[in-house]
Amino acid sequence: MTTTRDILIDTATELFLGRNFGAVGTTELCKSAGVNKGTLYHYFPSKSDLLAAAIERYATSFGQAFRDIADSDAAPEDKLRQLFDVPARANRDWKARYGFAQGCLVGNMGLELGAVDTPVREAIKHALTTWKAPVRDILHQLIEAGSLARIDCDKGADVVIGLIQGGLLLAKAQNDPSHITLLAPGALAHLNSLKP
Amino acid sequence: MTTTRDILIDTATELFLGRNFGAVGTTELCKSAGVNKGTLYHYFPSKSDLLAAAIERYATSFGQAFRDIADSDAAPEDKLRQLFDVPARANRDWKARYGFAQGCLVGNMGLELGAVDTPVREAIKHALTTWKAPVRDILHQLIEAGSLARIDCDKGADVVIGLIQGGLLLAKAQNDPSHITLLAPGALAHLNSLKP
DNA sequence: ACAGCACTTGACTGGTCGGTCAGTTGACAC
DNA sequence: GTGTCAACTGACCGACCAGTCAAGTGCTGT
Repeated sequence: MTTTRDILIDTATELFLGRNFGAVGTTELCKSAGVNKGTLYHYFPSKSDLLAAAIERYATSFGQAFRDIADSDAAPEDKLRQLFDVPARANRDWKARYGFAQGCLVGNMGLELGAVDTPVREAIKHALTTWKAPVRDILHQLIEAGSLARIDCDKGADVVIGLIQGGLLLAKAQNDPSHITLLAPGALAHLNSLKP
Repeated sequence: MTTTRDILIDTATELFLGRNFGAVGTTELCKSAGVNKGTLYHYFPSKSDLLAAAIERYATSFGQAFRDIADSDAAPEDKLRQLFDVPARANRDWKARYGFAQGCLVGNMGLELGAVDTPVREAIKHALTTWKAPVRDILHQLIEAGSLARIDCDKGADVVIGLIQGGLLLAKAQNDPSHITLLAPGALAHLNSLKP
């Protein structure tokens, strides 16, 4: 069952991804969600609390996709590549529908509000932490399979997320989703060169 | 001689880096620059044209720093690392002064306005192109020195810029400049694994 | 001396912003 | 029937937004 709160979060995610936080007003957001202004402020104390909730849900959704990859029976080397495909697929679909790349809600909001809004920054930190766990597991699997040196997997997970976000940034900045997987082919070699 | 136009561009760069484009009003910007509203609109047709000019200057300044590195007599392997140090130094200084990471004007505005403002997106594309030339030269030097396989240096330059921007994103999103150089140590191995 | 013009002023405008609030609705408890 | 309360409504608020404009100001060439 989709509650009003869910509709607000989903609408916010879509609109903030499509433009940015500052460019989307609460009035437009509510109209788009088919809800009245007061209802928004019944569920969320402020616009940026709605964003924080949207980030949390977005992080959970992508985190689950990463978890599914980690737990699948694919070869570990393939799993690393599949991580990049999750945002790549989302961006290709989005571009086909709306004509431009969306990027990633966490990265986008991180750069727009990271220095401005502390609660949002905390939501972003938490999102990145959520994503690290399945990535870390994949790195451990790579080590066990003998494809990866015994590196610090925690740091390695940061590296992988950095690679994904770097590609996403180039894609959105230039409105070309093909950049998202730019840093995928070199990921394993990159990780392998890290000191243990 | 510093003209009024220069002051406007420098003030815009500083304020947009510190917060973001949407969060800085023209009134505040003008007060901060010691200039009147009308003067801003004497030099620039709109706020986003001022931003485009700021991006252009920012790109030129960082491009020159990259060019200096490429043309120095350091070892090519060191040069690759030094590319990451340019934004890292800028962010450390900024954080010491203001208490938070700034990121990169090109990356920040790319994610905020890449899908919204076409002239700004073009300015960003041009900035990235400007930066590619010195990076490409360094990759050629690495190949000549025998440290790098005969990869496609144009694509390799994209990769290096993606690595730098990925680190910058993590740094600003989490307000921790130490992430900027996260992807530096693995850069050469990453490049070396690219198919020619 | 004076015309011309780039530069600068700051009050002003119409519109939009995030957020408020008094009031309505309808499901459920007793 | 009646009380209660979460959900919801939509008109409304002061603040601020990007951008305008008529009126100077002072340097430059002649």
